[in-house]
Amino acid sequence: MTLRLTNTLSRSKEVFKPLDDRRVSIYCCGVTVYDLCHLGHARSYIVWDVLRRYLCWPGQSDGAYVVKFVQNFTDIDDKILNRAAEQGLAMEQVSERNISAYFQDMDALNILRADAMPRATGCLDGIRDLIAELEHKGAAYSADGDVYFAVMKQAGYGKLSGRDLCEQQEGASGRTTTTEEGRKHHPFDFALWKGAKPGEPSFPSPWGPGRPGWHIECSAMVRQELGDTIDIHLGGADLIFPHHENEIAQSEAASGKPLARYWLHNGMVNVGGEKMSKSLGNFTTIRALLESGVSPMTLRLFVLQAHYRKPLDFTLEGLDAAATGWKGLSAALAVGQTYADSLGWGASAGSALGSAVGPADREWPEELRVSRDRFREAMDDDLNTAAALGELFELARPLRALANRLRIGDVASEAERAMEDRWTLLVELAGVLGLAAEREVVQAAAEGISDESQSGLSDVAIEALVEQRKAAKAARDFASADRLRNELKAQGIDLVDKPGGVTVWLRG
RNA sequence: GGCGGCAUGGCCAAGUGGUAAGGCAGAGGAUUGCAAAUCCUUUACCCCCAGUUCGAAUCUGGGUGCCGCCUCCA
Repeated sequence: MTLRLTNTLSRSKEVFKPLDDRRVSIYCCGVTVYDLCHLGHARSYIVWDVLRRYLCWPGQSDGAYVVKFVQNFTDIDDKILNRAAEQGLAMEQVSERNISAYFQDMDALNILRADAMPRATGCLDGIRDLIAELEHKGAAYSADGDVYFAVMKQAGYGKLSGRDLCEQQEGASGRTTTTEEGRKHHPFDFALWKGAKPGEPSFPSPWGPGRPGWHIECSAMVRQELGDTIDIHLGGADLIFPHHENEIAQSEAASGKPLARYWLHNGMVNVGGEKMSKSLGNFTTIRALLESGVSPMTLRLFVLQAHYRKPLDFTLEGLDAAATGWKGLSAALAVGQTYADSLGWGASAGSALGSAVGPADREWPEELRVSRDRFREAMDDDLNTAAALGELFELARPLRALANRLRIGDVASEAERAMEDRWTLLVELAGVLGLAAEREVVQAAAEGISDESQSGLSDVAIEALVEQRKAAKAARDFASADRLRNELKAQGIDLVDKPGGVTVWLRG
């Protein structure tokens, strides 16, 4: 088997074969940095992060590719200007603030940083050159300081989105009222360069001061970073038209070559059946969600439990379910580090955790080899992360049970000590999905029984209270016993009653 | 109106011709004085109708419902 991806250009799954045998070039449409990112952005970048990790994974069907992943920041835009005006800031200040917030949020979600992250402001020469080239070739025309792309001149316009210029023209005929519309030869013509209005920030150009249109930024940045034809172009499904259609038109008019061989689009995040978006005001920012106590890995799991092309409804119930699911998976992932000593494991303990690329391929026991193959088959089938996660959960089940029993002081059986391979595989495959036990989780579990620096109560004090409760229980004074238990609970100490009257306490 | 997509158990969600992964919730059991936590076990004939087929959730046609794009948008 080999990787197959749904290409929006053909609307079908195609076998993935990069231009170069071992290298893959990817361009992902980034954000316009006028505000914080919300869960729609989180989903998009999580799924593309998984694509990237999978391509780089040595265990993948075609072997590890060398990926160059480019993602832009749109830092010239009307919305940024509006935001700057509202807040009395310069455009750059708004951009910088949101770019640093972007990194903070995406780093938290364990999304690998792109190899290059060009900004529109850093690519103005390339943008102006490209526009001039298009104008020279007759694909664009200038009008009163604006420059427009002439869609009728570009054969194949509409091939990505399935749009027909003639039909659409009729539907749009009532919309030519504004001055901008008046300058266009065709309603679908779009601005490559917008002349500046008085007082607006602007950049010089052969057509007068102004700023670039949104679509041309991406065309120029792709060309600058990756060349005329790239392997994969990524983005949200809402970008298919007009953004990606226009990008294709511009780039292909200039180069005469295909812009991208595979176009992949992720489905939207919905709220109550409607798309989450700034304009509808129904969005939750990544930051707000994480600050509310939701773990980054919970969000990651929530996103990856659905196929990337389908709409995903965001609900608190769904998130809770993912949180509980992650709790179990996380326990299994952490068991190897947390209990390495008592299990006699540890060969690969540190290295595999959180790394993008797992341990090199090797011989696995039959059962694990089957799991690994199933995982790979699922991922090969258009990144079926939901099915891949199913494999992860099955792999994790006995490890989770082991972790939970060790946590309350049980001793591992012979069979359980022999599960190191299973654990190593789980960590490797989870890593392909960018899932890793969080540091806090590992530490909390490791420090659970012996640590005495966190809580206000010392171990000795706690043990004394546990003894008191034991005595109360023996005297059948359950009211006192329960009161002691509640007091400890309030201090963050959980009691676990085990068979034989033994009580274990854990710092929650 | 045009283009595209979706419809699987209480919820989420895999599965594209041979008798339904996984997660959450629920139920039963173990443990417990009770509870919590934990462990084990367990719950579906796949929106409707017609058709193709030995056989369909899975293919075809029709219907119904929902969503996205057609303006900025991941």
